[in-house]
Amino acid sequence: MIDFAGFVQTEGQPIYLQIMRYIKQGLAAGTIADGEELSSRRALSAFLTVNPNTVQKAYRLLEEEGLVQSHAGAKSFVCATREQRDALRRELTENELRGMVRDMKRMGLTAAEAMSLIGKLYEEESE
Amino acid sequence: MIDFAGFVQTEGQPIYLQIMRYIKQGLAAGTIADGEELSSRRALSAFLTVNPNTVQKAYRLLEEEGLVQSHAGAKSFVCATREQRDALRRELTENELRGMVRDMKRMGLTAAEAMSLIGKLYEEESE
DNA sequence: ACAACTGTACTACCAGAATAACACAGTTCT
DNA sequence: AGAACTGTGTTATTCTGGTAGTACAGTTGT
Repeated sequence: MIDFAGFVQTEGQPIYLQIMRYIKQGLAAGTIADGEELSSRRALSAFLTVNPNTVQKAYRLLEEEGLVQSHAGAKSFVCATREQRDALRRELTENELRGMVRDMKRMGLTAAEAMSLIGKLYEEESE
Repeated sequence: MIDFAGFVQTEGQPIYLQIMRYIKQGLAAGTIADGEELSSRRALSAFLTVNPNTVQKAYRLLEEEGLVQSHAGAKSFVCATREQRDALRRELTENELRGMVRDMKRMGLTAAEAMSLIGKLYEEESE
């Protein structure tokens, strides 16, 4: 069963996209195994205190991308080939880091300064 | 006059927030000088192909934060003390990097791997 | 068979983001 | 004074995200 304990809801981005990203990150990192069970729409929505429709939207879009399998009445499961995982990992890291680097450069931070800060934050948040 | 040539409109976040962030980043980096002139609402909205009301919202909120001065009929200017700039720089870098580090850790990237990628992207986007 | 789950679908409603089209008043420059 | 800008305010409309509630059909376990 996929664990959503580490899920942090942030502002400025739709919740259904955050749920999708959380699952994709787990797949890319390998913390979510192929064929692992997904919480039901109702259970996850209650845990995250969001509307069932919001979770349903995330699951439906993931299914359209071929990362989730659902059958009416039965539980839902993730499914991802090795190739899909690798593609996700590349895509997610690249996208996020590229945007971040653009912002850091605009803020006048050098690569060295950025790396130093990141190193500190890596240690800081290791609790 | 503040240059918006480097402005990149992305999805998932309101445009007025992106405009605000762009100006804040410039202030934090020092690429925007104190007292520098802002493009008029109409001119900037035309350049970004968005609605004048969207730009107005960004400018109005920035004025409420004390970073912009506007007088009816006259041009608008940015204003920021040394303290405000420093606070912005800390706030913007911290916030962005903290979220990024959380995601990278969740993706299973070590600090070293993240730094290596960032170094590469820094070189890559230096055109 | 029955109860308790599951996914799926639908309608209605509300808030915010963004667009569109104005109107009005103050400033600046010639 | 007049033209051309400027900021400001208003109203209406559209779209999306999210909530709320309900209904129905398939699956599972007892």
